[in-house]
Amino acid sequence: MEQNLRELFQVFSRRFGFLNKDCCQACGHNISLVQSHILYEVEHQYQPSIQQVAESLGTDITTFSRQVQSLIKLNLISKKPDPKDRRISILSLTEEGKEVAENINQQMNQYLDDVFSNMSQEEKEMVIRSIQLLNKSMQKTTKCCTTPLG
Amino acid sequence: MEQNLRELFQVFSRRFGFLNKDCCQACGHNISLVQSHILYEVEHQYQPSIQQVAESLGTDITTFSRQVQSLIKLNLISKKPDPKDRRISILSLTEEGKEVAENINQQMNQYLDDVFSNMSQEEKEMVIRSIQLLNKSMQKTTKCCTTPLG
DNA sequence: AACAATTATTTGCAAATTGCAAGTAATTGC
DNA sequence: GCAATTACTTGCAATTTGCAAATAATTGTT
Repeated sequence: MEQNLRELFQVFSRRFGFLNKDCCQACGHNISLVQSHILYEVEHQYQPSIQQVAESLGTDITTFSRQVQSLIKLNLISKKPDPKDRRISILSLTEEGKEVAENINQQMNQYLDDVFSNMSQEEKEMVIRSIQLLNKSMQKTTKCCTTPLG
Repeated sequence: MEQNLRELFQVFSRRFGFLNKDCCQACGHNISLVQSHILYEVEHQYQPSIQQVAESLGTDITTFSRQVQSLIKLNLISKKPDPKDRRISILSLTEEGKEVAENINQQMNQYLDDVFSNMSQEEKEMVIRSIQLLNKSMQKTTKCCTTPLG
């Protein structure tokens, strides 16, 4: 029972990574895993700048700048100057980008439902509470697990 | 409360990824995240072949072959032909590789302890049980989350 | 035993991804 | 009004990637 903590988490996050990879390939748009993460983050932040998203994802900003360019070419995200500070580019999903993100999201949730189908209702609730707890706890721990933006 | 399942997991795995990245940089050997994962996997499998580890990590085998080469140059892993089938190369950690892996492992566990320090003993136990449950459940779900080797 | 088929791994190459250094453009502070 | 800062972009040059093809060892077939 007293399994190494790290092992437990390592296995879990590896599996979740595979799921993520599968889903973004399955969505028909031939999106890379990195691109999928970008779409996710742009969708979930409020009027994010390039800098903000890059930091959230822990990517070098010059690399990220180019990733944004390629997603714009694919017509999945768009970039508009912030009217209040024209140095800043605000990112958003295009209609097509929203569709792709929604597609991925649905697949992920479907897979996750599948995973939870092996559990009782009580177990499922416990697991959800646990992940919520972990997220909160990791956010508190300033030493690690977060980027400057949290 | 009824947060999107995927969101919950996405945030968690992102955070865990940062932790992983931090740890392998902090270990003094300037190991990349990919290299850290390879060390972990080689250590945890029994006499793994190149093919096996590549599959576990979901990496293309040609790419992986080269990653192995660079880790051999760094004197962190070694490669010996399987006496029963000399096509197969069996991977193992060198003494130095073991040290690096142990170093990373300790750091990870230390960070994780830190995360758990924000919880009560009951909460901690619940979280551990939950992750164990998830791992089992993801393994059962053949549709996703695993490579051919599980 | 001979030789096609399979399996494990390695290279050639060309494309994609990365990050540092240096650049531009807009804003802030003194 | 001009130096300092901030947000972002480009020029490289190095690394990483994966497909196609090669090599080497083993297995199956006759």
